[in-house]
Amino acid sequence: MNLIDRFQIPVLEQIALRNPQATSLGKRLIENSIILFDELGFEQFTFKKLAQAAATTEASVYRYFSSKQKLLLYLVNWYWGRLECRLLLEAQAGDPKERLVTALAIIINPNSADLSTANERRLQRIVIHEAPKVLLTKAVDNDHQTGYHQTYADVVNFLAKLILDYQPNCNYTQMLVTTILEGSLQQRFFAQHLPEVTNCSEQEDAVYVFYKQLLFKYLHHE
Amino acid sequence: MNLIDRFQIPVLEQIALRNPQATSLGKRLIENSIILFDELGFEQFTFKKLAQAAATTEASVYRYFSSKQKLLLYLVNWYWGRLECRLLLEAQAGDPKERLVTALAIIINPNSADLSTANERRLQRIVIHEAPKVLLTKAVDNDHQTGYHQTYADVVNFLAKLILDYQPNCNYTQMLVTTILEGSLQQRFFAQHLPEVTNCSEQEDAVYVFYKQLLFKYLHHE
DNA sequence: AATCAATGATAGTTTTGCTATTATTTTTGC
DNA sequence: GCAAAAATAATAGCAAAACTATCATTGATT
Repeated sequence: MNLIDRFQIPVLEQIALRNPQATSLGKRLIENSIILFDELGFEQFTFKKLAQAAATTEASVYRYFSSKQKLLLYLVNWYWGRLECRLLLEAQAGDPKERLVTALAIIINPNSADLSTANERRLQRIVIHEAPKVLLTKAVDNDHQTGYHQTYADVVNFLAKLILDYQPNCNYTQMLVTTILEGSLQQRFFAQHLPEVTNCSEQEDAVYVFYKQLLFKYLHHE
Repeated sequence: MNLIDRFQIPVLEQIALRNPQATSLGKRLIENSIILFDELGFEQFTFKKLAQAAATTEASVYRYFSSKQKLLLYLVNWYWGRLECRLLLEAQAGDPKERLVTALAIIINPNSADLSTANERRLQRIVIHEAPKVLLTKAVDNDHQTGYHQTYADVVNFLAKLILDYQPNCNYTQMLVTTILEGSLQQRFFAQHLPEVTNCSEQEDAVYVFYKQLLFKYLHHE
């Protein structure tokens, strides 16, 4: 078991009706939902298809997740939870600038390391393509109050703190962070589907280079 | 009729089955869909509810739009089309810097002018809350090929051109534009629903100030 | 061995998304 | 002004999705 896999993300337990990590069926559901969300997209994904893929029944899926929105929320939270975990483990050494650069590399190229599995790459694609569908909802205020978006907020604030360590005079720290965080994900989408509104091709790490420039040019002028 | 209202957005005609601007029923559908999408959100919005609000039948709605996705796409295109129109009308005078500043103000605070109606403010909220749901789809490649996202791409490239007029050495122009364009919309959402990941309150124009800083700090370092 | 929780199997409900049909109204060409 | 054509209303119906409910079965716990 990898060090990072030991990390428990507390909010996840509230999202699911029962902990899917604890049972064989639960793990099968997670495995297969990652594959199916990635391949079908949120709209075409159904619990019936998931049940079929995981060799179980629709009713059993509902015993773990009360809706496909909640299941997606669970997966997205997992993504941010793992990212937060990596930030805590890997972006604590060195001077403020080093820590900031390391953190930026982690959030923008989380799959560059060899520890990234096929599922982690799928999970990032899911976050890019589907996450807004469970955030931009009429339920967002309730969800947020219940803590469903807390992990995301924690990641943002962790990065905001790194920025303030490096440049204490920075105003608009959170806006800077979310701009980079959301922007970098969006560029991946554009690169693949609307290439004329971006400048990055997949092979070179243009996304990383650009947002690094953007961040430090902004901070050096404070 | 306002000058801006004369502007025809060609792509819209492909999205709708018949031109809703041309008939009384069509206009009623647009009016009411703007209100309903804003109030119900994409998920709760149905053609049945729209038919009821517009005092017609579900079947008649389907004669104008083949699905609620297409209808939303139509509205989103309308938003970008009007924005492009305003850019063409208002951001052509002055030196490159003036033009860029004017354009930035238009895209970030399109509702500050008194010409903005209640519907335009609703429309912007719809773009903020719902637009990603018709972009981040498995159909995106087809949609884009059909030209459904061309108006958006045009806005991006218009702004990219303004940036290059001001700073010809700028690399990553499109990434810079989409980062600002999407980021500024997202900040409005965060301000309302996840205030701890942003620094802007609604009254002050923090969004405009921040992205202006971000843009010019980036460009001055080239 | 008895119990209890998890799962399987099956069925049923409601809503949504969409299609079809026919009648009625409105518009348009002449 | 009238006939033809188009648009809309009224209604019905279907398939799938999103659940909910029930009960039998398995499998683990003590």
